[in-house]
Formats: sequence, structure tokens, C-alpha cells
Amino acid sequence: MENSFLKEFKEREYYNQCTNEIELENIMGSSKIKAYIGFDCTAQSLHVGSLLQIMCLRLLQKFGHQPIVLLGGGTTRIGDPSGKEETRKILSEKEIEKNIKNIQNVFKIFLKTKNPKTKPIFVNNFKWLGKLNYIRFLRDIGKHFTINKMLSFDSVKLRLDREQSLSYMEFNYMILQAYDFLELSKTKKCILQIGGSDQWGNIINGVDLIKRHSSKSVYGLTTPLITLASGAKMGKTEKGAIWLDKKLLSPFDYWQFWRNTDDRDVIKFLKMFTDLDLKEINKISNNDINSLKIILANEATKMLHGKDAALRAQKTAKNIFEKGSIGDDLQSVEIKIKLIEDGINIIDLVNFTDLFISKSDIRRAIQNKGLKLNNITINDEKLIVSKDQLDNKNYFKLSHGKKKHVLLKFTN
RNA sequence: GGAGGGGUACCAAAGCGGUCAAAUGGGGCGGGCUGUAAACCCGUUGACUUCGGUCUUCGAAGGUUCGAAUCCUUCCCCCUCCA
Repeated sequence: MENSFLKEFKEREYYNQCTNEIELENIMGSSKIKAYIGFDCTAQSLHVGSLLQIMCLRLLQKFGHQPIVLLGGGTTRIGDPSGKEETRKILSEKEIEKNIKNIQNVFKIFLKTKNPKTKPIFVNNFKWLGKLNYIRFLRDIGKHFTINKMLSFDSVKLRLDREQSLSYMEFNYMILQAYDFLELSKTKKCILQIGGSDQWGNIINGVDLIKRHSSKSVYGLTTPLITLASGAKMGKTEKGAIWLDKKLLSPFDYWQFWRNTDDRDVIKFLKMFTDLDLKEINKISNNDINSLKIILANEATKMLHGKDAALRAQKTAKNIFEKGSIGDDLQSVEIKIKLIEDGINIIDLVNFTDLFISKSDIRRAIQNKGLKLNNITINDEKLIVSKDQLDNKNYFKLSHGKKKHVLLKFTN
């Protein structure tokens, strides 16, 4: 059986729904198409929650199709109500522009940019949405939408059912997204929109609009909402977002994120978030679970931060967890040696790091036996740390719990 | 526009003059057990502290009181029903 985009899309568990699978399969089998995914620019960068979408774009490239990355400079000014219980805060135009630049860089890492036939096309919908003429828009586009139908969409219904307000502005979001698709179908010959399952409503609106407006057939394809075995949503760890940006999350922490995957999710994630061949994954699927997690962490980190960073992270992890020592990938903080010459209170010392948010927080950790200095649990919050406790390498290792470590390096 | 209900910590939700830094649940963090997993058990969850306390917090601003999250006034926001 011949491999195809959709086939692999399904095998990697990216598939949720498609507006017309058979037709789409035929078209994608016989020609190279352009497909788009829209990304919200509310945050300063993307996090793991968008990774599945990015993987979809990579898969398109793998089969010779061309991805269009739509950065929602216009729609971010409105805010998508899908899956949101509350109105989002509205960002300033400057912030949005800054976010767009940053986010674009993420794609430049994940996607291949050399081949002119498959390199990503970046578009910003503010370019056309910003110019819309209200009256003309209502006549050309608005007439294709009925309120009756719009009210039936989950994104709207959910808000209404929950007795939460939905502004007229947000209510229009789906029309704008439909319009985006229409615009891309006209100007770029884009025939497919991919998105998360929460985008289904918005996507079929676009498909419908294009059918009515230009009598053309285009397609929609959605990915499932990844729920972790624990029931939590992917990427929304309470520890903070798992950013796809080394300025916001170090390669080591990114590696750790994957290394700490729930047992039950490992195989799924190998399929979803690595480039490993499916046969290969099958073959190793009965291997020791922890070695699989390491493979997952390495592969995922490699893709974003490069092979060296992945190996460095692995080595550091090994040092910390298996040997209790340190690794060069650990976050470090430089401190003037003068500060500890006369001895310094442990709390003040720890306060130089961002391991804790407040001194109370540090005190609490000490009470709970959660703070270690060079692997020794601190029991006394009045402990004075001094220079002669330094080893010959001039650093301390501070640990909060088992997983968070920081090096304090002393300099002149 | 009219009538009613409501805004409490990360979230949900009690409290309705002092004993309230605020019950309870969830989440977070830490400890134990383990495999850097899950489940489970325990602790902790405003800030500062010379560990005696001190300061800030219950939509916002004023007021009553020895004392307010709790009572009064004004304002802002949300919801329901009616128009």
C-alpha cells in the first residue's frame, strides 16, 4: 500500500475529522497542494500546545505539499472565543507585531525553508482584514452567514450556555476566519485548512463560504485535542508553558518535559512528536519505558534545539539523576565572591536565584525539606553559608526538590 | 429603561460585626513510596520578620464602629427575568 499524507496523518494519530476525506485523498495523491494553519499571536511565542499543528506542517512538507502559515495579526486583535470561557485580553498592536516576529522564528526552525516548492509561505491576515470595508464586507460575505447557524456553533453555544458574555466582536471571529480561508483560496490557491478539533466550526464555515462565494471545493481537516493520560490538556502545565523558544524555556527544561511524560502517553507522543519512522517505533515499543522516554526527549529536543543541545541535556540529566552531580546544561547564576566572604544567610543566598518567588517561599521549602545545598538537605533557615564551604570549583549546587537545580557560581 | 441576584485568594465555593490571612474541594509546591512515571499517603499554599510579631488582601472609593470580607452610601462590572 502506497504511503500518503493522509495515511501517515492517521497513523500518527493526527486525524480527528475531515470534511471530505476521499476527495482530499485523491487530490493530494495526484497533485501537490497548499494547505494552511492559522496561529494565534496572543503570546510572545508558541508552546507545546501548538506543536501538533507544527508537526502537521512538517508532514505536508514531507509529502511535497506546501504549508501556509497564517499568523493572525488581524484575528488576534479580535480574539477567538473557541474553547475560551472568557474574553481574552486584547493586546496592543505593537505587542502583536512583536509576537508575530517571534513566532515566525519558531517555524523557521521546525520547517524546511530551502526547497522553493515546499518552503512555508507566511501570511498575516491583518494585511487583508485590516483593509476591510464594513458595508462591502457585510454585503459580500455577511450575507452568506445566518445568525441561526452561527448560534448553533459550539464556540458560541458554550458561552451562552455557561451564561458568560460573548461580545459582538468575538461573535464575528468565525466569519473573519472563514474569510481568511476564502482569501487564501483566491490569492494562494490554498485548498485545505488544518486545525485543532476546536477549530472545526470555524473551518467548515470557511469551506461553506468558499463554496457559496466562489463555487470551489476546499477541505478542512482537524487534529484531536490531545488529552494527556492524566486528563490535563497538553502544554498547559501549571508550572508554566512549555515554550518552543530557548529564551523562554531552556533546552534542558524542554528535554525534561518530554522525559517526564506519563508512561501511558509515551508511544503516542513518539508517533506524534518525533520524526521516527512508524515501523521503527513499532519495533521498539516494548523496550524499557524509561529508555523510550529518553528517546522521545532526545528526538523532540533535537527538532527544536538541535542534536547537540539534546545530547547535552541528556548528559546533564544523567549526571543529576543518576550520579547526583551536576551538568553543564544547568541554569547558573553568577555571584560576586565578596558576598559570601563573611558568610551569608542561606535564604539570602537562595534569593539570588529564581528557584523561588519569595523569601517566605524559601522558608516553606526548608520546612518541608525541599531545599538542598550540594545535595545536603537544609534544615535550619538561619544557616550561614560561607566561603570555606566552597569546593575547589567555586560553585554551589542548589536544589529545589528533586528536579530543579541551579548552580551558583562565584566570581571575583 | 424596570425588577431581582451576584462580585471572596490560582480556580470553584463557604463566611455575613470580633476567635478571619479567611472553612472546604480542586490545582500548585515539597516530603514519603517508586522508575526523574502513575496511583496512594503526609505536609504546605499572601508578604516581611530580630520568630515576639508587623504589613497588605475579600470588585472600587468613602463612611459607621473600640473593631468590617461581614453594616451604610456612591460608583464600576457580571448574571436572570421583563421592556
